[in-house]
Amino acid sequence: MARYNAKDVEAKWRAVWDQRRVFRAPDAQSAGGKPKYYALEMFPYPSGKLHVGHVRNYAMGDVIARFKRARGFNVLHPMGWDAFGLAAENAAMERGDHPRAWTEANIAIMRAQLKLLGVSIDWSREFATCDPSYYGRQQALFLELYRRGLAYRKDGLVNWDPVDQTVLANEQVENGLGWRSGAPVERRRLTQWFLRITDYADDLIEGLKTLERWPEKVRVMQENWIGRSSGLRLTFAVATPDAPAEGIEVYTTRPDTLYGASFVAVAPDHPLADALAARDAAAAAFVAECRRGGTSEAAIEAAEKKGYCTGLEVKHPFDPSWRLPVWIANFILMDYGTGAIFGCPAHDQRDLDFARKYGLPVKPVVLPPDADPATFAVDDEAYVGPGRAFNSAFLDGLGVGAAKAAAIARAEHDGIGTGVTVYRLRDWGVSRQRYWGCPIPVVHCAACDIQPVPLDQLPVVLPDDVTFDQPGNPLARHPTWKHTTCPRCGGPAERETDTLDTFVDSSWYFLRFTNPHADQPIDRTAADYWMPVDQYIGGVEHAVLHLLYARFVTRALADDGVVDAREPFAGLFTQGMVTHETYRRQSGEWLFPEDVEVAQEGEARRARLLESGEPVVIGEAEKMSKSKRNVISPEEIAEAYGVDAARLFVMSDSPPERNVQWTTGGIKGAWRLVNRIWEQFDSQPPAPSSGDVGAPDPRAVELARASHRLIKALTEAIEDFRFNSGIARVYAFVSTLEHVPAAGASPALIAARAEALSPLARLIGPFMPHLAEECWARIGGAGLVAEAAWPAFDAGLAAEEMQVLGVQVNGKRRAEIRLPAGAEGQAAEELALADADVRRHLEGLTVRKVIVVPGRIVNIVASAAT
RNA sequence: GCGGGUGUGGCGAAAUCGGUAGACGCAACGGACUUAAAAUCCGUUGGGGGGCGACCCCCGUGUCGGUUCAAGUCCGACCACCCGCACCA
Repeated sequence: MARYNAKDVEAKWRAVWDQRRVFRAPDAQSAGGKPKYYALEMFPYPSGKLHVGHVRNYAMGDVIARFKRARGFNVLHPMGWDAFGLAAENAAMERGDHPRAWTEANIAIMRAQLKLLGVSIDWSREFATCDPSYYGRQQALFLELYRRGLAYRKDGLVNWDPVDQTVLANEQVENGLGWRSGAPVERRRLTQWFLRITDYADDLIEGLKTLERWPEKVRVMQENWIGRSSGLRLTFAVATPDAPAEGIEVYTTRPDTLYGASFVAVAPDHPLADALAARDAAAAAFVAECRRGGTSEAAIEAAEKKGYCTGLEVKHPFDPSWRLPVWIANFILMDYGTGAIFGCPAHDQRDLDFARKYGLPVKPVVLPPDADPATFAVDDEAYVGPGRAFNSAFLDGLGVGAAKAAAIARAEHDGIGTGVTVYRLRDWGVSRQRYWGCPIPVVHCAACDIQPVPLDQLPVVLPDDVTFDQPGNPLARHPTWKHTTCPRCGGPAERETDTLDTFVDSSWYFLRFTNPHADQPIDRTAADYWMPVDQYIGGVEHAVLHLLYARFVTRALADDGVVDAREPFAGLFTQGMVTHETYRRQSGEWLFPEDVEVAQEGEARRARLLESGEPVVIGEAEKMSKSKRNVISPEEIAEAYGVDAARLFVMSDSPPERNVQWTTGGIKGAWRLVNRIWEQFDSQPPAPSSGDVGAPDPRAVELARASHRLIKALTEAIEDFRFNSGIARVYAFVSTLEHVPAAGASPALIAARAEALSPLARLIGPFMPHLAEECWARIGGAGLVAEAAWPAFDAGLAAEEMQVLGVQVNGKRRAEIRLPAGAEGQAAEELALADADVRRHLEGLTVRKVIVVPGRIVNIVASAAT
C-alpha cells in the first residue's frame, strides 16, 4: 500500500477548510442557541519567523478550539499581530527598512506559517495593532480614559538611555544597561503620560480570588506585584530652625516600634534632599552619587548601605523632647510609601545594617516570648518575630498587633498621622519617545494647554516619511507632522510626539476580536456575547505585565459601560516551551542542528560537523533562540514529516505546562503513529452487506470496549489539559487495532473495526486534523471531521468487564485474582484466600483481617499465631 | 531574603479519590525480512538474586522520620534544582 503522503494530503484539506469557511465564528446576532467558547492564544509579535516552539502554543489552542467546536460550542478562535514595537525601529536603523515594511513582511511570512500548521483560525477577524483602523480606535479609548481622569500627565522618574535618547520600559533595562545600546541607564525626571492603574489596586487583588482557572503561581505573582500593605503615615516635625521643610512624612508598617526609632531617613530623590542639595555641596554630591547608580545597580549595591547626615533634627511624635537625626540614605525608594522612613534598627534588618555602620543607637522595643527584658539585646540580626512591646511607654505589654493599633489610634488622635493602605504597584507610565507606536491623541496649545484631538479627527495617523539616521524620536523631528492647530482656540499648536507603550495595544485586542469591523472601538453586543475569553494560552513571562494591564483596562472599560465583563480571561493556561540541544564548535561558535550529526557511541552521545567531521560540543537543551541557532523551522518538518506529526510530538512528550525537548527520535515516533493510523484506515475493507454480520466474535466485543474506553479517556484528558496522557491512550488503542487485522477477519470483526474507526478519526482531529479528515474520507464519513460531532461513549462498554485485583499479604503484593466487574467483596475475599501464592505466604500465620477495596485491591493482614 | 514550583528507569514521562509503581513514547539490545542498508515487524529492557523452565524472592518514586491494613500520593523536618520578585519600610 502507498505510504501516507502527509505533505499533499495536508495541503488538500487546508484548501477544503478554507473554501468552506469552517472556522468562521458566527456573529453574536446569529449565534443561535449554542453556548459560546472563546479560545485565544496570546497574539504574536511579528519578529521574523515562527519556529517549532511557536507550534506548540498554537497547536494547544487549536486542540481546545477544535474540541469545543465538536462538542457543540460556537467557537471564536481569532488571530492578529502585536505589531508595534522597538524591534521594527531597530531593524529600520540597522538595515534601512521602514518599520511598516519590515513588520508587514514579517506578518506575511508568519501568517503563511500559521496557515501551514492547519490551526483552525477565523482569519476574517485578523488585524494588526499597527493598522490605523485599530490604533485609531485605541486613541478614542485613550481619550475616554483621559476624560475620566484615568489617563493623566505627571512628572515621573524614568529610565533614560543616554545613547538612544529615549525612555526605556523597566523590562528593557537589563542589569542597569539599556538592552540595545548597552549604555548605563540614568534616572530622569520627565513629564509623561500615566494610566491610573493604582485606582484599581484593590479591585485587581479582589478579582484574583474569582480566577479559579488561573495558575496559582500567576495569581500569587500579581498579588505580590500589587503589594498591598497597611500601616501608618505620620509626620515628624522638624526641630531645626530654617530647615527647608516643617515636617517629614514617613510610612511604616511597624508603628508599634516607634519607641525604638533612632533616625529618620529620606530617599535621594526626595524633595527635601533636593532642597538640601541646593544649599549644601556635600549633600548634592551624595545625591548625585546615588542617582548615578540608577535603579538597577541596586542589586549590586544592596549590601552597601550609604547615608549622608543632614544635620537636621526632628521631634519624636510621642515625645517632643526626644530628637532624632535626619539622614539621606541610598536604600530609601522615592516611589514607595512617602519616600521617607523612620529607622528602628532593633526590628528591621536594613535599619540595623545602617545603624551599625554609622554608630546609631539600637534599642529593642519588642520582647520575644520567654526572653528576659533585662538581658535581651539585638546583635547582628534584627528581631522581626512576635512578642510584647517594652521600653515603649503607653504601648508596654501589648502584642505586636495591638500595639500597632494603639500607636495608629494615638497618632490619629494627636492629628499627626493616619492609618493607610499602601501599594507597591505604581501608575503605568505609557509614554514612549518612539515612532513605531500608537500616537497619543492630544495637542499642546500655548494658550489652552493640553487638548484632546476631537473624535472626528481620529485616527491621528503616523507619518510614513520619517528618518532613522539619528537617535531620538523621528516624530519629534519630522518637519511638519507635529504642527497643527488647537481644536479649542484654533491657534497654532503642537501634537504630542510620544507614542503609547505597546502593552496598551495588547490590553484590549481580545475585545476588538469580538467584532473587528465595528465602527465603535468595541461592539457591545459582540463583546457581551463572546467575553470573557474562556481559555487564554500563552507564556508565563506575561504573568504580571500584560495580564495585569489587560485586567486593568477591561475593568476601566467595564466601569465606562463599554463591556460587561470585568475579568478578560476566565481561564489561563501557561504553556511550556520547546527546547533543543545546543551545538558549538570547540571555538565556541554556535551551530545549526541541520549541520550537525549526532550518534550514540556506547553510553555517550557524540556529535560532529556533517561537512568536515570536526567534533562538536553538545550543550544543554535550551529555549529555541536565533542567537544560539538551536531552532527548527516548521517548514522543514512539514516537508519531511507533515505538520500533524509536529503538532502531535510537541504535545505528546511532556505535560503541556512543562517544557518539551525537540528530538529527531521524538518527531520520528510521532510520524510513525501517523502512518500506523493511516494504515489501519487504509486497510479497512468495505462494510459487509447489510445484516450480514455473521457469527459473533469475542474480539469484536473487546475492540468495542477498547474504543469506548479511549473515547472516555481522551475526552477527559483534553478537558483537563493532559494532552500527553490522552495521546498515550491513542498509541495504545492503535496497537490494539493492529492486533485485530482486517485481512481475513470475520464479518463481525470487520464491522467492529468500522465501528471503532469512525470515532477514532474524530478523536484525533484536534491533534492531527489533516490526517483525521483523510481517514474520515477513507471510511466514507459524512462531511468534515472539522464539523462533525465529538463521539460519545457508552459508559457500560467503557467500564472494564473483568477486574484484575492485586492481592497483598501484609501490604506486599503477592498475587493477582480475576473476577467479574461488580462482584461482591465476599467473592474477592474468598478467591484471594484460595489463591495458591497467597496460601504459601500465609503459612504459619493467622489471618487477622481482610480488607477488600472493590475494584482496587485485597489486603490480607496476618500475623504469627500467639 | 521572600514567594511559587519540581524531584519517579539510560531519557521524556504515567499512575485523576491513599489501593498492583514505571502505562505510552524515545534510546538501546536481540531477532525476522533484505545481497546489504534504510524502512517495517516481533521480542527484551528499574536494580539485585535464585531456578532448565512456567516462574519465585529481595530492594526501589531526592533524604530522614511519622500516620495507615496500605504512601510516589497525606503530615513533619531536611537536601537539590528551576522560575519569579527582590533594600517595598
